[in-house]
Amino acid sequence: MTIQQRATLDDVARLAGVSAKTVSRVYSHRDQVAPDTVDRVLNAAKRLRFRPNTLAQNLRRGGGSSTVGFIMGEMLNPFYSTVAAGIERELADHGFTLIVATTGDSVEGEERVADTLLAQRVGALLLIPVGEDQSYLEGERQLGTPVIAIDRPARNLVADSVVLANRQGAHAAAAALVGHGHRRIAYVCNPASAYTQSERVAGYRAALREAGVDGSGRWERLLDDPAIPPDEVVRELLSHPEPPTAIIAGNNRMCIGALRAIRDLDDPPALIGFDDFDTADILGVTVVGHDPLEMGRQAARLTIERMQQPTGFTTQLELPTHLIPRGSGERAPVT
Amino acid sequence: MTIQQRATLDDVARLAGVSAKTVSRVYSHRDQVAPDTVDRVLNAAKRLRFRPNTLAQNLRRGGGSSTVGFIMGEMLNPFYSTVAAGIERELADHGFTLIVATTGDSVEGEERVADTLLAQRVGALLLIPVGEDQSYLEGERQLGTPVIAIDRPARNLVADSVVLANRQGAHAAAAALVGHGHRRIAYVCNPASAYTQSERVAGYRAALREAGVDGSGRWERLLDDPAIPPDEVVRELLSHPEPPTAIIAGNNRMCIGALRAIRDLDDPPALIGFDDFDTADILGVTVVGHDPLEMGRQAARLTIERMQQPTGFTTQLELPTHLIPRGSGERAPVT
DNA sequence: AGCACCGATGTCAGCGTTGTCTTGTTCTGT
DNA sequence: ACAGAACAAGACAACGCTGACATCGGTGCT
Repeated sequence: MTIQQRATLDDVARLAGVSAKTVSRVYSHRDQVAPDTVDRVLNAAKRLRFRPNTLAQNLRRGGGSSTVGFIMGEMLNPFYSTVAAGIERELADHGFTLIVATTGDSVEGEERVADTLLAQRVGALLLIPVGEDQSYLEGERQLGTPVIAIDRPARNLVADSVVLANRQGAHAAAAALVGHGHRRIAYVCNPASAYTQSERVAGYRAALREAGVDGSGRWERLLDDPAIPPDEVVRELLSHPEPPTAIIAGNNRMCIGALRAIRDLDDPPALIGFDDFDTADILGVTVVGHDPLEMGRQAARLTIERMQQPTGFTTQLELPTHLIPRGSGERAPVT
Repeated sequence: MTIQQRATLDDVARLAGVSAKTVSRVYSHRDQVAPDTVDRVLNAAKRLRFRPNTLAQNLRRGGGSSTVGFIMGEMLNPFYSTVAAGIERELADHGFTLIVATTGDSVEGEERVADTLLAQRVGALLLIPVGEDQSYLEGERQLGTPVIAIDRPARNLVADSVVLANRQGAHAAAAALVGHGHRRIAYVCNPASAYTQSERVAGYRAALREAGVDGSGRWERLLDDPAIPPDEVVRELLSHPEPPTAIIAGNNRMCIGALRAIRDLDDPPALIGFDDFDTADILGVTVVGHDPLEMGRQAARLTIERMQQPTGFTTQLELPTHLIPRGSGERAPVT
């Protein structure tokens, strides 16, 4: 026998000799059903290859309570894809499915895909904010859709957020470099507009100030032009008449760019990157590490909590960062 | 004014003084509507912050024709997340949304998440097969859901597939090593059960055979125990009384493991990895490269094609691989 | 015996859309 | 001036499911 049509509750009900509602009850476990009725229903369902229609369930229940949307800039950066992995795992553990959408790191993209996801009636929205303003989500939030910001807090919007201890991590990196005798310490990043970078820069500056080291900004390179290759920024920096003896790279891309720029140098500057990466141990790169998988999990956990019992309050979760010494950050200054 | 309720077609219709169907027409662009009616409707919709309910649309149209499901083993491997990125981009370009689900690389997981996605009535299913048998999807396929296998062909199931030129890539790697004078060439991978690995091993063996080099399998390590760390496999191999002078690593993980194992050796063996990775150029690692982003895009393109006009035929797409020499694979054998 | 109660099931309407069919109005050609 | 097309818009049912309410036979208690 071949099934030609997708089976519905009614089909199963007819075959089992009960009403559609009873079949519904068997699947939703909310109501008592006699054991042998359950058997009859399940047998009929198996025979017909019945699968409850989540679409219809969600429509009926008013809102796609079983799906969660995640808006990210792009999936190619391992940091983001690891966060996504954490979200997906946690959601799956709780029976939710994840819809992902990328914005191409553009502000219009963000609003556009948010619209698409909300049209799908996702039960909650996770996002890594790109723009300076997420107020366009305010209406939706008031309608009861939890919004959770990841990596950066949302702007002009009441929303929970899960971020890293950026300031503290950068502070630790700069302080360590000072401790190794460095006085000309650079901070490079591109793009630099995001919240994360301004926090990290703040931590870096604070550490220099506390140590009484030149914090004039001469060795800061805070760019905002995706067209400039990371290694070029570092090369320019090092061609300075009085080049820095140590470099802090604002993120994984910048760090790898810096590695490209300094690999053939006789006396490479010390280097500390932000974000750990796969081959950092092999390359001996000191980094400010953290746990992006856990970040995703925490965010998802918070999301589920908010979907299950909405509150007026919002939480700001900050996950720790810690310095992982691997050699490149422990080089003494060369004069 | 604050909206308390999500607006529906009817709400918009009432405010615009037309019928719900007319509002529907305005949004679906399938039917003629008078220009000034369109204006009235759009104004009303904007005032009410109306967003068409995709859930209801998909239910009504019979099947979630606007969503596509993607089943992958795990998102942490950059190869897979890059494929996912390619899929997402291509789908988004065509107005589809992507639901991702991971199986934790387990066979039961695969069937379980497939079920979840099909319950969501996805319009098509993309998957990286894990198990030896995807016949459980046959019924669904007959109901008209296109199924597209990525990286490995589906087993016991009529499905399109997009794979790499694995055999040819491994052949090229082995042949190159032979060309550099190597005679004891190892192939290591873990897990080894997958289609990709058997193809690669076949290519490797063929190249050895053609060159008249020892193909006894003495230097093959085809494991299937995720608990064994990749670097350990390589260490064991090198502790052999007559160790290989060159190693081909079956995938990115194995390659990085091999790097860990050989980095402190005075005379490291030549190394060629399968799959390119972020810092491979810095580490000077020769790899068999390919384009996972494009792989995702092609798969998504094929998916869309199949959703729009189903055919009885299936395509097997094979994407090229090419050797990228960066030094580690060009080392001469040390005796 | 009478009544409240409970457990197991059924009936019905409606979630927000859209396909099909119908109605009414305006335009075209002879 | 009038048939027939072309257009604009509405009425209604249905997609698959579940919440609210109704029904019915059986228990337990007074």
